Amino acid sequence: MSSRQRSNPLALAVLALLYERPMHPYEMATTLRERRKEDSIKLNYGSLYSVVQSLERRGLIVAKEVQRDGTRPERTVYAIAESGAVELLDWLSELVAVPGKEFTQFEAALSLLPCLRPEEAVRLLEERVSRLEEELAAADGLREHAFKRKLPRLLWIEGEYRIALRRTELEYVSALVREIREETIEGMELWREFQKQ
Amino acid sequence: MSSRQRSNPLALAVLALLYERPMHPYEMATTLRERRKEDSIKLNYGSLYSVVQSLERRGLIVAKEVQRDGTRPERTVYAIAESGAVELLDWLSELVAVPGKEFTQFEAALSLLPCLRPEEAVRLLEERVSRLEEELAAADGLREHAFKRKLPRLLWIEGEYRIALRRTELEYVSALVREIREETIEGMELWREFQKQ
DNA sequence: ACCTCCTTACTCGATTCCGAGTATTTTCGA
DNA sequence: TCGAAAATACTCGGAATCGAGTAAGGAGGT
Repeated sequence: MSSRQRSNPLALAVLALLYERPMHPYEMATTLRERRKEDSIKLNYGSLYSVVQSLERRGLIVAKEVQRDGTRPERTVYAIAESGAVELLDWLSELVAVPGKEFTQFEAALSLLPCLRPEEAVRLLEERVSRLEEELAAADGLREHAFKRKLPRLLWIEGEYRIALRRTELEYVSALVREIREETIEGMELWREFQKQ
Repeated sequence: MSSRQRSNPLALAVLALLYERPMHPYEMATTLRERRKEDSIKLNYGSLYSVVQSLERRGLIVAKEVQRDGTRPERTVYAIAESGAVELLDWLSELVAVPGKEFTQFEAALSLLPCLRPEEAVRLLEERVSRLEEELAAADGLREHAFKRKLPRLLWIEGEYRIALRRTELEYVSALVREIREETIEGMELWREFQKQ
């Protein structure tokens, strides 16, 4: 049950916000945007209201009051319940302590690489390399910006982590390109053969 | 349209299989299992039949014949259509050439780390470190196994890539633990303050 | 006074997803 | 040779998802 429930990280983000203070859904959305959480958490604001509803159904959050501002739609302010705080800390703890399987698109693509012609694969991988280089350069700019705005590192670790991974990816892909180019990668005959059909 | 369509990697895997030769759905499932694609591609065999149906609706694959074996259920053999081959190569090319945003659970967790008490965070991160060490040790074992079975490296690159990322993660988390322990990470006061409420 | 665009604050329905279930057949030990 | 377990080959319903849409209010220009 909870494995399915815990699949949507928007629910985690909502619990984390309400752990700070009560809010209505629209405020959650703007706060998440302000803090640029979309960069590190997979959020789809279209599902915010249904996620909040489902958290309420499960008793993890409770509707506290209904505000009304002129003829604007009502805004329901939610607060976290005790069970919600427990769920948040438990969920977060698990995410931190247990390295789960993370599926990246690129890993999937690598595992299907033989579908492409070797020359094509090299071309595309090289394109990836240069895009990664651009991304890393842009990230350096962002880091400097964060430094100037005196954003403490604690609030930037997720970005650091992402950059570290990207750098590793860049190195890995560069090495791979070289090996395919020089045909030193083991299995090259197999690849050509597979391409013939 | 295609962005939604291209969200399920099982569809990509199906196209890749049919690019080799025609198959019926159950054979796709067994072939994918044999090749351990679940390790590198996020597959849910429960959605296989609906994914195949949707590919057929879109004209990317076509039903070729219906086999029957005694009283067993019918098995429809599908083949890839030309448009399907185009879609496969195009999709795969994009995945290879364009580094898309990949959301990992751990990155989300890092961005919410201040919800946990610093001491608790250290404990959990250390647990992660030791689990990552175990995983990497096990992966070494697997690699040796693959070497003995003479699996050419070409068919193992996705695993190599994943291991490279995990190694970087291990290093990053180890460094982070040290910094939190020694309280040298910038923003420690903020963290304690946030915890007080 | 009017028009237009932007922001606010949601809503909705068509798809997609997924875990659990099912019914038959084969294998294999005792 | 019998029964239990495993494998085969799907099926299904309810929940989740997501992009696109919407309607009202306010800001700014002419």
